[in-house]
Amino acid sequence: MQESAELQPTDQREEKRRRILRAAIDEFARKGYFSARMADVAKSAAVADGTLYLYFEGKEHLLVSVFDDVLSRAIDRARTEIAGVASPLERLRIVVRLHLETLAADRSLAHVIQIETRHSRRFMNLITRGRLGEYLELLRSLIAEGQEAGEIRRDVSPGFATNVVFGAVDEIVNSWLLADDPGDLTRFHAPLMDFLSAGMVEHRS
Amino acid sequence: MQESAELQPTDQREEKRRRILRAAIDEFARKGYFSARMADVAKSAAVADGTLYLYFEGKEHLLVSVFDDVLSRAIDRARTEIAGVASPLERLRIVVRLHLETLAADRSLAHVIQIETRHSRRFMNLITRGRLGEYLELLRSLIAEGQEAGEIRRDVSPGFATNVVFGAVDEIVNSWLLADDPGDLTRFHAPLMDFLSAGMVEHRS
Amino acid sequence: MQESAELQPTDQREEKRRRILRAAIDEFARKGYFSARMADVAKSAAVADGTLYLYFEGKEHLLVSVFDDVLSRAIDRARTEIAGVASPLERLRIVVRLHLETLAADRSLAHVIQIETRHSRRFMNLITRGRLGEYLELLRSLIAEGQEAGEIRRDVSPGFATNVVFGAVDEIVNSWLLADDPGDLTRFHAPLMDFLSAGMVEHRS
Amino acid sequence: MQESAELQPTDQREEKRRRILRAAIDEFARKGYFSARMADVAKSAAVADGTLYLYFEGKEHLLVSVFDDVLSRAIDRARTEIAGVASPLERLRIVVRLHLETLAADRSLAHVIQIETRHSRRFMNLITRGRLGEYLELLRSLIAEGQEAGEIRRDVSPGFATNVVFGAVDEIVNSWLLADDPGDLTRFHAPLMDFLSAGMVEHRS
DNA sequence: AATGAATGAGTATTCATTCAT
DNA sequence: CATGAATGAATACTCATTCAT
Repeated sequence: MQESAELQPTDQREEKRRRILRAAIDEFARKGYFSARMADVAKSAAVADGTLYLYFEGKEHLLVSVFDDVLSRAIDRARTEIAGVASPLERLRIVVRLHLETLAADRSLAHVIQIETRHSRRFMNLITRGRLGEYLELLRSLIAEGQEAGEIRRDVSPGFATNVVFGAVDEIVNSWLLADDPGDLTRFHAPLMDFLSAGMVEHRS
Repeated sequence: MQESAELQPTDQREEKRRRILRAAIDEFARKGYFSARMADVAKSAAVADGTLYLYFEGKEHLLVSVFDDVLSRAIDRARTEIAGVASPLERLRIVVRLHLETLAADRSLAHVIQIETRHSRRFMNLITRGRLGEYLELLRSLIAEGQEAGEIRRDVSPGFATNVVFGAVDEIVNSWLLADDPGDLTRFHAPLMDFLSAGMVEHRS
Repeated sequence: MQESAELQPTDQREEKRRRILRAAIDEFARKGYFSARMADVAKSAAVADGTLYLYFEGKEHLLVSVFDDVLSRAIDRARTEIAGVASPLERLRIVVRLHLETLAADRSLAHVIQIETRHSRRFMNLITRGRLGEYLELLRSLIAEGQEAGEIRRDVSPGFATNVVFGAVDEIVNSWLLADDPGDLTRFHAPLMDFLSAGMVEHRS
Repeated sequence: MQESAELQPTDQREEKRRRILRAAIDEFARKGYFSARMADVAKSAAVADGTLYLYFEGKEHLLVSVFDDVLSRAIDRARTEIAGVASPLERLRIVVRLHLETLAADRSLAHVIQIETRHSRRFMNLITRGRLGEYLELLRSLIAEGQEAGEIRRDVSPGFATNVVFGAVDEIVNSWLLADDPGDLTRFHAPLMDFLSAGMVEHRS
């Protein structure tokens, strides 16, 4: 039952990588991406300044990595959790729940994801063409399936609907993030899905 | 009927202020807020570097001013246009239309408003507590009125509904802004309002 | 006899430029090009760090400028002094004398010219294709003229002879520069020209 | 007649030392001393970074070693080749020929010797007081012997004459090194020795 | 002896802002 | 009011060297 002699160093490397990522989240959240210094991140991760560059190409890559890392895990988890669920609408509900839960559980991370990550068109293009694009595509495919299954109205394009859904979720998170007394983010899940599903207009009968 | 000797210089002053603001929008859109240099803005506005500081307190204030200036006008215009309209839902529809039209007409401005203006929590707090707060409050009041008038379902808080509406609009604009072939932003107005109003779920007739 | 209102600022600018150049020579000579910090140069020139960049493009440009500046003056002076001299060999003698006198008068400058300026092939190419090339071309033309005038043997190419002459002068300067007790550099002028002219072999009377 | 068990490892050690030296020459020539990284040298020598420090004290020592190594061999070879030659002038001619041949055969080495090795006064002092001093002393002694033998004019100091000779050779090499189409360096040997010996002035038959 | 991951000192350059003219 | 030359603080990144394995 011995550990592979090769695995140990890899584990250590991975552990250090995660420590640096965590430090980056904390520092970027605390001081903002631009104000946070690489030296701060290094200190917070308890490594030397130069070590950061053995794991990440530079400051910007560190921010991209935070983003991609989180989204990769989120997407994986989402795919796992919706695996056995038949209804596309239900699947969408699950994905949004995971979205909210992930950010609810880590306010610093939420800050970095919601704000620091959107500081320039170039950077937004970068992430949109990366993992974020993948996530949006997941949403889009669920909506398209919902239309095929007759659960979702067919008279809007899936891309458009995705924007509305993502925009609504995103703003809920933003609002929670900026609130003085935010409370639990996940409490918005049900009303949000209900609102999006049923629409905001008063239905007769 | 001579012009007041005082008004003339004031007009000139206002004209120069607007020139600087326009230059800031163009430069911030072209290079991004952080990459754009004050010297760039000055050159684009055809004034000396130091002159910028006679009109604005600094670079950040320039960005705030761009934002507040646009929102002030938008809010004024919105209030004017909804003045004679009775239905709160219809009023909301008008405000959203103005929102889209304003940004559709000026892509550089849209870029600055959607992206450059959101680069840090501190800055987002700044604008949220300023003109943006006022705009959101306008949306909220329309929704509350709609609830009182029985046009909008009462089982969601107006603040929450505001977030959903604003988030959806915001994301539609973002998506348009980042698209390779964006087309006309205002074409999303009708589907968007319809989607938000009726909900995305397929209704049995 | 009033000063042109335009000249004054230009004079001030030129004066500051020269102060920075002088500071660069002193600092590069004292600490070497690589060890000298731009902050050292700025301090020595009594200007702010950033001011250096209003006058020179960067550290390397500062070094190039020291070199080009000196050689420009040397070439100008050489051309003036040989203007009324008919014999090409005598002209060559004058140019070499100026060469030695210029460096003899400023040991720090000599250090920068002889050593700091030769630190890499890239840099040597840079200066060889600049003012140094111009200087070498001057030497070459004098030698070619000497050949035409029958003063200098015709069986060597002017370029080759230039290399020998320049190499000899250069090494004399180098040797003087590295000597513990250097004495006056110009004392080598007569023997050097004599040696090059007559050759080192014992001539049978 | 077995190899000493001690000699074998020593041979291997020497072989690795030479491999590192070769790698240093190549890398310093390719990128320049300052731009070349120790990691580059290590990679080129196919050893680990740390191994360099088991053979050389540091980067600077590596450069010194390249220089000293070459000069040691050159001096040894020169002494051997002039051993049976009587005429000091002829001996000098042989030494200069070896000088040119050595550098002609290895352009990268020539680059390092001629350029990288002269980047600072400190470094020039270092090598001048080392093997280069020994080489110059060899030249000087040959010239002094030439004077005693009546082959070389007595009215210049041997040190001075050494500078002129070395300077001329050095510049010929430099010129060859920087030339776009250099050709064979050794073709300059005869004209050079002739020029130095007979002088450049046209002699009346 | 050999390795190579980790270290951390060191600095050129930018640019928002000021203020003498 | 306007100018624009001057200021100087602030920081990501490199790479020679070390040392635990």
